[in-house]
Amino acid sequence: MPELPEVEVVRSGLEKWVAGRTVESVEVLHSRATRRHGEGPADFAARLTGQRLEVPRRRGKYLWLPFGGDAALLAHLGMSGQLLVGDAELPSDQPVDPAQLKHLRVRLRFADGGGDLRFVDQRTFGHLMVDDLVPDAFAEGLTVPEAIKHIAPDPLEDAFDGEAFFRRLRAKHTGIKRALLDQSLISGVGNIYADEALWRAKLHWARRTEALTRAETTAVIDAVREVMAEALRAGGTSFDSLYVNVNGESGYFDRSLNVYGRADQPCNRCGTPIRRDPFMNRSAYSCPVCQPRPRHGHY
DNA sequence: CTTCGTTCCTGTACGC
DNA sequence: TGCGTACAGGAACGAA
Repeated sequence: MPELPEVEVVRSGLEKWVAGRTVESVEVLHSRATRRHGEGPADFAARLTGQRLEVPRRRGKYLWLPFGGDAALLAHLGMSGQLLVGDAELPSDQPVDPAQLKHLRVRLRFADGGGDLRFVDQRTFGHLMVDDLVPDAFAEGLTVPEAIKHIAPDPLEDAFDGEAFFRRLRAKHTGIKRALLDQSLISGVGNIYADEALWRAKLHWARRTEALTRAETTAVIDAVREVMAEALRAGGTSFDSLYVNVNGESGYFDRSLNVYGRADQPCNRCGTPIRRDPFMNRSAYSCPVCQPRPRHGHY
């Protein structure tokens, strides 16, 4: 599941293999992949064809390749999306690997005849769209695709404002994990990094946002940055010229996770079995001792 | 207005 | 063996 570090690995791969190249043709093989492009797959293809893609940018889990001065190809990988670059030695007119073919959703070919760009997505939660760039409400001088203007800066951006985050957090009436997953408050954090960061900061996922102290908030943000930086280092090493990213499950998931997916296994700090709670139709993992559950009426 | 539950989708893992 | 069900999960959407 791509969260910020995985998306950044993809972004840097696109910078290396796709930036500066001109789109010759676009095939949309599954219309759901462009469902967020309001004018339909044909318009998506038409707007992209002939355009020279520029250096890709990223905010949170979104990435986009600007073109033509005021537009961009915007991508979200969802749960299972991959952007893969074909082998330059394999002509683009050859069929792709049959194992990929099943979930190939969109294919871009380039005027230089080199490796094509494939959007492969098993569970189809990801999407591509062409969108106009608008001034960023969070940082002067930046532009962002219109469709994601509500997405807050991620904690690795200069534009991330810790003081504003604290103010907005305190104004909310919800649990800290819900807030971390709210991309309009802080972006790039998904279920895995939320649990990992809360474990590092020794905070329970249900702690009320309106009662968090400045120190606790700082600790969470620092923890998010740490765990993301570590993941980025791990993800950055497993890179292959055939692919923009290697398959999302290798490398990254072997990384040391302290709580995520470790139900009933000993906490790496205190040895207490990690607990799994149902949370928003999925799971929240925590250490019952390091992250004491807030008592009703308190915190 | 804010908050929260539901929904989209497919493949894997498991219990009976 | 085979069937049914739970689970994985980002974020748009609608209900309360």
